[in-house]
Amino acid sequence: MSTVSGEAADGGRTPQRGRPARYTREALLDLVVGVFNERGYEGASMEDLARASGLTKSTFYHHVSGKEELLRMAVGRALDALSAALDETMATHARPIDLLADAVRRTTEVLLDELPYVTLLLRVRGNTAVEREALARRRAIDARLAALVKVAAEAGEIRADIDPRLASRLLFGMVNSITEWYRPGARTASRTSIVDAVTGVALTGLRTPGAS
Amino acid sequence: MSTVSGEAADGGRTPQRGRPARYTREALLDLVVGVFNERGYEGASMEDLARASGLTKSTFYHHVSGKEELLRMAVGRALDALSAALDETMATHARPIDLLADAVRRTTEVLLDELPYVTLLLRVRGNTAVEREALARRRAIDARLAALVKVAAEAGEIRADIDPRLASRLLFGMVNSITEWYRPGARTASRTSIVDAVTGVALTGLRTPGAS
DNA sequence: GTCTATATGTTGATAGAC
DNA sequence: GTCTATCAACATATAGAC
Repeated sequence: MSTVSGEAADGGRTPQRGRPARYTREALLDLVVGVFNERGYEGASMEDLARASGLTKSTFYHHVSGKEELLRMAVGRALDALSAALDETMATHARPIDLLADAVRRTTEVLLDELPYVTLLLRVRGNTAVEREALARRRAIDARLAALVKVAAEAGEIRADIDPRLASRLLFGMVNSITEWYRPGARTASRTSIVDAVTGVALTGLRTPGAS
Repeated sequence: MSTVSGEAADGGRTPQRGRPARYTREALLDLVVGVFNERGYEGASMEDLARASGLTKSTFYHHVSGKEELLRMAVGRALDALSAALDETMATHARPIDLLADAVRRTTEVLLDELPYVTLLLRVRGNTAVEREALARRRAIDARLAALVKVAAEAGEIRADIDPRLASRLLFGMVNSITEWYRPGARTASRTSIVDAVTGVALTGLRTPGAS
């Protein structure tokens, strides 16, 4: 169970006119999100999604309720992961600057581990109810992150010459921008080196320490 | 001339069934790009664009050749501005670290001054020929910026523990992320404070200098 | 320059045979 | 579970009257 095409209990007599196409719902969602990210949510048609899964459009509809529901599942997964990461950070009860660094690290890790889902989430515009709901949840997470920056600023642990809200936007804008280029498997930077680089640049900047 | 509805040389006898709608081509493009950014390029229909301009769909088509051509003009404007800013930076012949700081500053300024156009550019996916051409031009600009970072790294002026390509992506990812939230006129950070903050965070980081 | 009307294709979604 | 066939809605784009 939880597979898409069932167990062929009739002993193979079934015509199977298309490709076998036996996906778990998770594998199917992975595939769908891949197409969403390639062509954009609006630019991807149900026909595109069906073809990518090796099914006809009708068969595809037999398994999924519709395009919007697919989006809801996908962005929900991203939001849950980001939310959980932030919960874990808060549970450490560390000093403000360390809380912030931990949030940056964990958010970056979620982004790398759930890359297609977070990528899709970050591109949501707000045309439909599903999208607006996702934006609202995302704003709530951003607000929690901004609060972390604010606390660190009030503790004097980050520079006072930049507004905490602006600092938060730049910081997590940098983190989120990873979705623009990171492709796992490609010969780019490793997960660890990215996490270290983000945290490093965020806290101490690019310039060589001590250089003029 | 260069207006959209002409000079009404008949002395006002024209029926004018819709809204007056007298735009320069630039004002019309501004309006179009606004809708593109609100709904997404794929999500915005010609009907949407026409309605936003106060014209019927047909009248709108009388003035513009089609949706894709509107996109070409819009992203072309963004690409030209970014390219020109980078040319200006190179013409200063400064030290590597100062070249880099200047590129960050000028790129940020273009982003703020041409916000809707650059925002649209940064969201281009690559579904059509126009989009792929824009992506190619954008990649060329990114490569020039990455080269600046590399030179600064080789001169020992930025930290050696981060791969220059990764540093470049994080740095300009942070810069580009401004399009996600900046809204001129809203009571957010001013142009100057944003430019200063970006340059500051990029080079020296968020952490308070000298703090543990 | 603007309109109404329409041509033509594509989209999300369903009906019903096998 | 899979297919072919089809629908209603909406898309881009054009024709032609005023």
